[in-house]
Amino acid sequence: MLGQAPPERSDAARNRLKIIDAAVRLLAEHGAEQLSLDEVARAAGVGVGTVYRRFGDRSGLLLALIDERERRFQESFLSGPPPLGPGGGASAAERVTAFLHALVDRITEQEKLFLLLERSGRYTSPYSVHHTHLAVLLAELVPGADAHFLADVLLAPLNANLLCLRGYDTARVKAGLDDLVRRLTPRG
Amino acid sequence: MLGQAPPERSDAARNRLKIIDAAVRLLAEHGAEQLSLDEVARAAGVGVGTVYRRFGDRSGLLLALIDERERRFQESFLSGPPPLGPGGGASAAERVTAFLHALVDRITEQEKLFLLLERSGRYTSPYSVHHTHLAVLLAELVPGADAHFLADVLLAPLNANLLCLRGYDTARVKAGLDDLVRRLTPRG
DNA sequence: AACCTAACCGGAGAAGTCTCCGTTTACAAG
DNA sequence: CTTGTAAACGGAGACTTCTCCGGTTAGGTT
Repeated sequence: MLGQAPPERSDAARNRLKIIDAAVRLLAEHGAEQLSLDEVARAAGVGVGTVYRRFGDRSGLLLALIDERERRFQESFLSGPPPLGPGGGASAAERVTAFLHALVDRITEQEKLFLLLERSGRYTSPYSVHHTHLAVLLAELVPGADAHFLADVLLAPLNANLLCLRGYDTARVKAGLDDLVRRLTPRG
Repeated sequence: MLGQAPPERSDAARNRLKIIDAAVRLLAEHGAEQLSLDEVARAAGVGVGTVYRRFGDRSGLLLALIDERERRFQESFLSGPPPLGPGGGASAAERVTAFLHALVDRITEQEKLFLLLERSGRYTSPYSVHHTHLAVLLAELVPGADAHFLADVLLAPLNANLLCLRGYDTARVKAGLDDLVRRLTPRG
């Protein structure tokens, strides 16, 4: 029952774009590690206060930088072609595996950003979407298990921290996950 | 082949204790969230520089605050009585389960500290010990699997973030882990 | 006891995140 | 075009984490 939010004012929209642009540019130039919001504000030609009003805090900005690709990713498993998306052609096991593989690639693709985002320590809305999706598949795939918890278990190791900092390559992670899913699936 | 470190000077030792004391006290008073090292230094009656030389950085201090209990915990699974510790009386499956349960309790016990520590984002030496221990047990329990990766998978969901922030109680987590281990174990 | 020096001390200050609030601006209504 | 006002602006400054370095001290040596 929320009333609909008032439309964004033109100066606000303009500044939001300037900020995102500046952030992307600085990211490409200096790397993610030393992306200071002060600097972003300066490069965008706005005050720091503006950055914070637009994006709430550091992780809000990082989330915005991740958003476009994330939206494409979510579309691909929510409404794209099988085996990632729904549609008769894929079993639950195939979809789980495809989803986990895609998520590994997804995180690797923007690993520096995910790394910073994880440091901020709050659960993000992308996480919720991934979790819900996976839980639904797991409820079908592993009957009798606590699907919500199991989804958290499978998502937990897929963080940039583990993927970047512990020396796993993506092939090994994918193989490990495949093996895990195979063992979890009841054999008939 | 490191030469042995020179013994700690008496003023350094005294200050280290004062800092730990002050940190523990402030932790009890104001909670972990707002534990600033500046304040710790002031409460301990030393300069900030001293805190940083002693402990390296924020997470170094947090690690020191965790250290005593962690040492007891490690003793209990490395050389304590079964099923947690070694000794003929427990199967690998029992030891894995016992270890995971104990680790859930261990983290819950100092969850606020672990939460802050995880934010710092580096893998800690306790993690390495837990990981090695678990990997050895899993190599026996789940032959043919990538035991090191599997150990990371099982440890990943056991973080304060998940345990505190997602509304699981310890009973549910333990039950979920038990079920998971059961499903992973090859049936004869 | 006086001396030497490696190790330690402490606080000023750099750099970053985020807040507060007085000023400015977009835009809808008259 | 004027006016009213809700929203947006921006930068000073509070608060952190962490570094740097000139001054101090513990404790072995002579």
